[in-house]
Amino acid sequence: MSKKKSDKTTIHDIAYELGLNASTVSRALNNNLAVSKKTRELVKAKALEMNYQPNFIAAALRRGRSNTLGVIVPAIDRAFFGRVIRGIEEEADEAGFRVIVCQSFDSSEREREMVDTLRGLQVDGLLISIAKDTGDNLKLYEKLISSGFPIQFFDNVPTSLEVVPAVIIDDRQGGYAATKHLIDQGYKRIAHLRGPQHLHIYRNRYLGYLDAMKEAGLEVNDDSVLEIVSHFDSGEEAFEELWKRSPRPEAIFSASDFSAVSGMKAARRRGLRVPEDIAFMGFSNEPFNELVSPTLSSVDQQPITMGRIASRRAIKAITSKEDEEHPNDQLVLMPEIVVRESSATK
Amino acid sequence: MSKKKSDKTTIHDIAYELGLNASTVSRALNNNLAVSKKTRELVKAKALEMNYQPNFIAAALRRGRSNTLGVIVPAIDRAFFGRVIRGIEEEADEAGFRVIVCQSFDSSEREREMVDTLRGLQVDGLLISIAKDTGDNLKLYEKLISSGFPIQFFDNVPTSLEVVPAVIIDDRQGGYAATKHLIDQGYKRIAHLRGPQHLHIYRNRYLGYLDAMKEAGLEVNDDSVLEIVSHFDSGEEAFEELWKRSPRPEAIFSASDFSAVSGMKAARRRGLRVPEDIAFMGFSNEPFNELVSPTLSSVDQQPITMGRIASRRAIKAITSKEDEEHPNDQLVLMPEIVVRESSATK
DNA sequence: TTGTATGCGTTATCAT
DNA sequence: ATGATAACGCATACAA
Repeated sequence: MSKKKSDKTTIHDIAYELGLNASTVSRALNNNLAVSKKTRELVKAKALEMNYQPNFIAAALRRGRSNTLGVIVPAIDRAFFGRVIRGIEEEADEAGFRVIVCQSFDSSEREREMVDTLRGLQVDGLLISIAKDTGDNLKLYEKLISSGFPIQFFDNVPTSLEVVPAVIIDDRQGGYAATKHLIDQGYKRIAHLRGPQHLHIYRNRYLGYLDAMKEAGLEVNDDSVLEIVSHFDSGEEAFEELWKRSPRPEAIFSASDFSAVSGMKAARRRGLRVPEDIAFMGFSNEPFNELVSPTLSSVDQQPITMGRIASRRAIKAITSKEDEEHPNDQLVLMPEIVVRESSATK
Repeated sequence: MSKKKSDKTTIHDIAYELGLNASTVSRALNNNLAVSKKTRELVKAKALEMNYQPNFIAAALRRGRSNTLGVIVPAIDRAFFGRVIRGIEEEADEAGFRVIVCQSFDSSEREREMVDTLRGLQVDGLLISIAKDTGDNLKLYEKLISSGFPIQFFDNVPTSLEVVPAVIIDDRQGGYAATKHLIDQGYKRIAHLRGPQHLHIYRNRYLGYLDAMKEAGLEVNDDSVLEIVSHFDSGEEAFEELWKRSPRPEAIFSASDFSAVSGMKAARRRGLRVPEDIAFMGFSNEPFNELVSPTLSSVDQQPITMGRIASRRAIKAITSKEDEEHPNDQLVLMPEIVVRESSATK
């Protein structure tokens, strides 16, 4: 009663059961117009009955196309990337593409490996937010791009050379808008906790800060700016350091929500009221911003939109004719500030 | 100067360049002992020079084995799952396996689709934390298991029928330990914010709470327990509701960190001191627990360990001889409580 | 409308 | 130690 052999049903098994040829079955399953409605239904019923499971990799090998997108991000447990991936998947789903996600853990070496792995898996396109230390490791990507392989960068993108196809947000505008908001709330001595300046995202947030301060005619000196390194702990120390300086800041714009939250913690430990005594503004709009008290104002980076657009652009590059020119430009999204308790003077 | 044709180098191209046969190249690349050291090095050098990229799916098709694990989780942006995945990947890496991660978004329908997709991708094994609404949708998994397909469940696992191969934590013990900790700190009127009781993880946390209360001879009545539904907002309402009751609780053990944090927020808004006036204990040890103030005590679920073990067990089932019996038992991990400011009376 | 033949890139089983 | 050949499961050009 039981077929001893390997469980897996193939189109040949279906064809045999139905007295048909495998190619007819293949066509029927793919809704090929050539096959008669009758046999198509017959085949599909049989396939269901036999619990047929199409072998995608065999099809991909034959077709030379896997209908799969590869995604590489530094870490999937960062809320921002989680949302970007969601956007990518939504768009891919609609276009009949699958998505494979890998993590580089912010290591350019592992990033390289992941690229190889995904290419070995025959993904049709690549979506990448590069690792922090992927600085000049870019020959690989240059090669890929110039070979015409569909690739889209997003968020953290290579900047060293020419323009690469990418979807990014305008960090400078984000930094500007955040600072401008604080200014509009009446704060004048606004400090900035900036991230590592060799990363252009942090550099741009800093430049945006400067733009807004200059525009308002507010002073920025060495005491106004402090550079932070790791996310978690340094916010408290950073706050203490800033607080020691004179004049003391009235508001702090941090390039990271993590530092902003721990900065707020340090401020409150000193008995300061937020935002009455000191206001805070973060960047990234992490979900925990709603959870902390006071809730933290921040800059939203439109992650879902970013994912959807990057996905769409990659799919377009894949499905468009080879000879068509792919628009290898950078698409720049505008961030949006989200005002919460930490900066709302009402 | 440029080869017009498709960029992709195959073992045939390498063989041609070297005046060898493709099978020799294949053997050399796979470090087959049969091939001479000299040719092996020759082949590898040429492969590098020609920028050869092995086609994994072709190899998988031929071998009948992809060396790939499929993972399905409700959502990758939940810190717990992010860490589990990290554990899975660490272990997989060491064993030369790749990992493909999919999200079910807590929809059993999508979960089904993901299973099909991954099987179509010819993954050698499946690791699944089932969606919240995957209740009796289990015929699929029954079939898979009884067909001998390597599958490991983790965290949220099907409970309806027989025992399935799984790695879980002892939620009841976690609930017990959390409550016991509060008791040891001197609290007597301890309330519990419990999750939906049709999910066994929440049911067990609740039972653990009862165990500890009973053991200490403390009263539990209808007023001691409140059921919460969604994560984010309900913590504040839940706290207000509990606070209305009499006698008022001295401590709250919440089955979720989210509700605990928002509960704390509500408590502090009322001017209460935590933990002096009211203590809080959460569950899951979310990273933001360190960020909020006061920092939130919680129960750690050992996600990395869970991932590593599930991964190891799946790989073992894959690589062991077919006839060997796979240990299809449940492995139970012990949770660990993490004491922070919200419950530390010193 | 359906069948036949071939190949995608690799590995395994034969030979040699 | 290496070569020739077949096969994995599928899709397609071509024939019927």
